[in-house]
Formats: sequence, structure tokens, C-alpha cells
Amino acid sequence: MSASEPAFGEVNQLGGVFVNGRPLPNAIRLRIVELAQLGIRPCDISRQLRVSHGCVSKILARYNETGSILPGAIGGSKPRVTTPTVVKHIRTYKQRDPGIFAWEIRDRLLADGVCDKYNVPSVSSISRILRNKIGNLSQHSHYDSHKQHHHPNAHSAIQYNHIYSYPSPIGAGGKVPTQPGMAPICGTMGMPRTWPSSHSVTDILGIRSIITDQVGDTSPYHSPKMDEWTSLTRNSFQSTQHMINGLEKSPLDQEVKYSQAASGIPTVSSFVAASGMTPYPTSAPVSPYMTYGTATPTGYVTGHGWQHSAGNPLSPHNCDLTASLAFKGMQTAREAEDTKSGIQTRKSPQSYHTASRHGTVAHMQSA
DNA sequence: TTCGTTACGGTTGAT
DNA sequence: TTATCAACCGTAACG
Repeated sequence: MSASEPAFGEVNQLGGVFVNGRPLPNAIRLRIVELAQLGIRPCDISRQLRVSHGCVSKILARYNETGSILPGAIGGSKPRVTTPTVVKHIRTYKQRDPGIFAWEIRDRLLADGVCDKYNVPSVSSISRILRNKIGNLSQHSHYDSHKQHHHPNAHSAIQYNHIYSYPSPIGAGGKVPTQPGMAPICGTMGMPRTWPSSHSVTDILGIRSIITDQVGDTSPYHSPKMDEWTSLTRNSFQSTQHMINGLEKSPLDQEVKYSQAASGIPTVSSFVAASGMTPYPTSAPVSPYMTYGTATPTGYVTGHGWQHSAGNPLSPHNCDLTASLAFKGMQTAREAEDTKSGIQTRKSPQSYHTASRHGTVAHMQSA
């Protein structure tokens, strides 16, 4: 790459910087929604923020559907349906009625509310469970004893389900129409997995001045100001933690590394032009933990109450929820539900280094 | 001109 | 540790 090219990311036809495969920064997503609510047409938003109109359309459509500006949870595998809870119930059913059929077990799982129609195991899965995990019931419960030995206090099944709150009207919402007037649960409506908490526009609007102030640094990637912002986001905005399995890491972290060009937008005037910035850190000395969306180790230790200690440390920000109600009336219940537990298991920060492969200015063909 | 849709190349995280 | 898979992303192009 040459010096004139962004070290990371690409430039779209409108001159905006983007990183292929990665979501736009929340500041821009937020701005898109804000401008739309001011009555600005999507095509104008697209031009002003230098984001493709398809993207604008998608973000606005999602916002209208879900009330969230945030991207979906990226990566991961589909949650298993044969959770420990389900296995436990299947075992119970089998113990009570050794002659029970798999389809009967399936019906009972539904009837008892252990599963819903979206996550109930198939008959074949139940058969497999019976065969592999339960087997001869007379050989009592190796699974249970094992589990209890290793997790004397942990309600592992509960935690599992907690993390893998599978989309369903019962559990965590999902791509299921919500009853009119009924707040979508967990902010997952339209989202394949649970959504982070406090994702309403106003929640983020509440910190927008900080975003714009901080993001505006022309050298946002490794400056005292950025460090301050990074620290700030981690300490103050855990509420927006975007955790794994639908509750990903902090999406606001993105802003630290990824400013977007935006001309003519007063409130985002601090964005720098695409040609004059790099969306990601370019210099090697930057801490790997400073890279995209990666919390600092300190963040794990002191910033987050990921561990289930007393109360609900995994939703440490419910106090902010009320502020989020202004934009979308249905936010409340959703977000209250949304501050679910999650685990923060950020892997190596190498991922964004791969972006350097795409450090060329792309798609600069004449429009 | 505007906007919804979709193919595409990409990233991510669980398995 | 690596590969695979299926989710997601934004862009560009089409209609």
C-alpha cells in the first residue's frame, strides 16, 4: 500500500471509508437514523454521510423494525437446541416412562415449555440424545453426577440457555412478528440473536456529544484523546456492550478506530475526509487490545461484571434504560430484557490486521 | 432520481 | 491449532 491509501479499509464510490465485512461505526449508524428522523431523505443521507444507499436503506429498515441501530451479531454458530436443560428433561421423561417415544418427548418438551417450536429438538435429535447421552438409565446419570461434581453451584443449564437465548417469542425474541403494542422481547426482533442492551438511539444520543467530540480527533487511533475515549467507552458505556452470542463486545469501540467521512453534516463534522484518514491504526506499537472492538484486559477485570456474582452484574446499566424511550416507545421492555448475561471471550486481535490486506483504495472507478 | 433488493467479497466466532 | 460453517457486514449494481 502506498502512503496515500488508507492502511485499513476501503473507500467507496461516495468517498466514504468502510471496512469490507465490518459494520459501519455506530456514530454513523446513529447519524443515519438521526438524519432520517429529521426528514432527510435516504438518498441525501447516503450522499452526506458517504455511505451507500443500500446500506442506509438497510440500517433504516432495521431500525424501523427493531428500534436498534446496531448491527447484528456477527459470527458464531447456531445455538444448539440440545441444551443441558433439554437433555435433563428428556432424561426425566425417559426415567418416568421408559417406553416413551421420541416424538412424545418432543411434544412434552413443548407442552412443558422447556422448548418452543423454534428450538425444540427434532425427533432424530431426541433419539440421538436418548442413545448417546442417556442410554441405559439404570447406570444412573453419569451426566448428572459429572456435572454436579464439576459445577456444584453452577446452574450450567440455566447459564447455557441464558447465553444462548435462542430467538423465539418465548425466549429472546426473533424474527417473529410481535403482537401489536407488545414490546419486542430482548431487542431481538428481526435479529437472529439477542441484541445488546441500551441500543436505542437515544441511549446513544445521550453520549453522542462524546462520540463526536472524541471521534473528531483527526488522529483518532492513537492519541491521548483516543485513549481517553477508549477508556471512557469501556468504563462508562458498558451498557452498550455487544457481547458474544448476540451480546457482542462494545460496538462503540468501533468509533475509536473508524471514523467516517461526512461532509456537510454539522454534528459529524468532526469526521475526517476519507482521503485524509485511516480507519484503523496503522502503526505497529498500538496495543493489540486497542484494535477493533477489543476490550482491554482491564476491561475484563474491572469494567465488566461478567461473572454472575450478586445481583445481575451482566446488566449493570439498567439505570440508563429510561433515557432510551424517547425514540421508540417500545424500547423499554426490550432493553430491560436485553441486558442479558453474556461472556466476553475476545480472541486474538489479529482479525483486524487482516484488513491490511485490503488496504487499497477500492472502487474508485467513475461513478 | 430514488429506493428496494441482491450478488459479492469479506469478517467473525462457535464448533 | 487449524478448518469449516453459517451468521453477519457494506458496496455496487440492477430494476
